[in-house]
Amino acid sequence: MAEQEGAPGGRRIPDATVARLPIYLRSLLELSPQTPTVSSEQLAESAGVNAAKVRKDLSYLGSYGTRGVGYDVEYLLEHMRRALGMTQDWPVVIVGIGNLGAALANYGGFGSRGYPVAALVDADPTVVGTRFGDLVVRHADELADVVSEAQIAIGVITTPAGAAQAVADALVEAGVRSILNFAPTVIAVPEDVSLRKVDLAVEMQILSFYQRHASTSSR
Amino acid sequence: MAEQEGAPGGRRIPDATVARLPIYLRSLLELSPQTPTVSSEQLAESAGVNAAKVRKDLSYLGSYGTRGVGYDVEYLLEHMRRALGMTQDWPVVIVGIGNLGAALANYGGFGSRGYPVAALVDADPTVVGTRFGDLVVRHADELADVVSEAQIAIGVITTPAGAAQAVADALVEAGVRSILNFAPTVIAVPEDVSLRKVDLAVEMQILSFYQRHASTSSR
DNA sequence: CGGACTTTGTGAACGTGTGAACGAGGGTCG
DNA sequence: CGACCCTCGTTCACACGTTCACAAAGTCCG
Repeated sequence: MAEQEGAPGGRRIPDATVARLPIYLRSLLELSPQTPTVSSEQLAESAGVNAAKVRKDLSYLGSYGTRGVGYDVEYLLEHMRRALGMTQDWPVVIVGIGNLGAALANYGGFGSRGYPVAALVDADPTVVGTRFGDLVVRHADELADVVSEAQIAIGVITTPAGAAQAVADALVEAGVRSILNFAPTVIAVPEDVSLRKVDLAVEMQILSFYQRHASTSSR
Repeated sequence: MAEQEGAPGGRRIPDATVARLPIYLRSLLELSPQTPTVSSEQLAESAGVNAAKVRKDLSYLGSYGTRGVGYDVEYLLEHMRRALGMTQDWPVVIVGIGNLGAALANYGGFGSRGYPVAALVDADPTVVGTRFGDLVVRHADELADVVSEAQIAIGVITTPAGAAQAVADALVEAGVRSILNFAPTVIAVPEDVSLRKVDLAVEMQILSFYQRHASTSSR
């Protein structure tokens, strides 16, 4: 059990905090050139959370605030970027070039933010060879080669549900340790691989649950 | 403060449980015609969670299991569908027909699952009028009309970040009480509106955080 | 230079979610 | 018909996350 040890702060950063850091980062970027400092109150407002939570979250990164003043925006940005690993690029492979995969491949926003789409893969021979920008879709059989050639760090699965587990296995086998799954199915990965999922059908069903049981509950 | 009161069970269903119900539902559908009954152990395996958690979650819906045997798949499916509000359709409007919005509009999977895409809206005059299947993109100014005409229950926001809050406000104003936000920004809605978000950039950053601090932590 | 004011950082209380353990209920088989 | 076995449903203890409240630490102004 190694230590996580993010920054000068030292202690382990809770999952819930990690999930909020990118939100803070975005808020900071929005007010970056204008304001030199920001208070936990302002950040909380902009990120839609409680101010105490902001302070506690930031304290895990180390103490970069000045009492009576707030946080130095640039300094905080710098450390937050480092904590989130945004000082380097993380090349991404998209596996499954259907509707969604193609949309993600065309979406330019990733590359500019440190997650360049470096490879596209599909199992369908009629799709293999298609161009997207300056990428050509490669065949799924070549996945391992593609991963090592393009130095892939993150695998994005946009295949149908049936293929997802096999793709995940292949990605893990090829050495990918971070996976983002859009396929509507549960996939299993080894302990040391990070897996996040985005499941539209599930989100819809959660929404309709709350709408049906309309009451106080939100979220 | 009204009661949620889902089913015969009666007590309030925790958020964490609600978020897992769709997963169970999917697992059940997979083994539906073949197996008449399923144990909490099997369901847990298939949904990737702990068996005790499955039993506790299902007990919130009421007690549909038979000790010594397991759960009757069809019976459980029936009640779960009812709890999730899947006995009726929930028409969806997609606001913002860019890369992602168009991909979702083309994706057929929603309609067949009770969430028909009933309207498309965009603010760009060059996009308004475009056809997707038998839908024509309407102008954002007509949002309120579109919502009432098509009986919209759920709003999906796929606009750029800058427009998201205004769109959310308009949706709420038009009476939509469930919103799924894909725009990379935090949006605020009244208490009685359900809001879920899907944020690709955030997911990526969470993955790179864990990859950078590689250790035991997964997720 | 001192006192008032602001805002951080954290300790403590609370609530929610998780996982193990176990009793109770029901089926099954001799 | 009785004993055994299986699996649910619930209870309990604990880990995690959130929020409050306040002392500590720094700035600003007279």
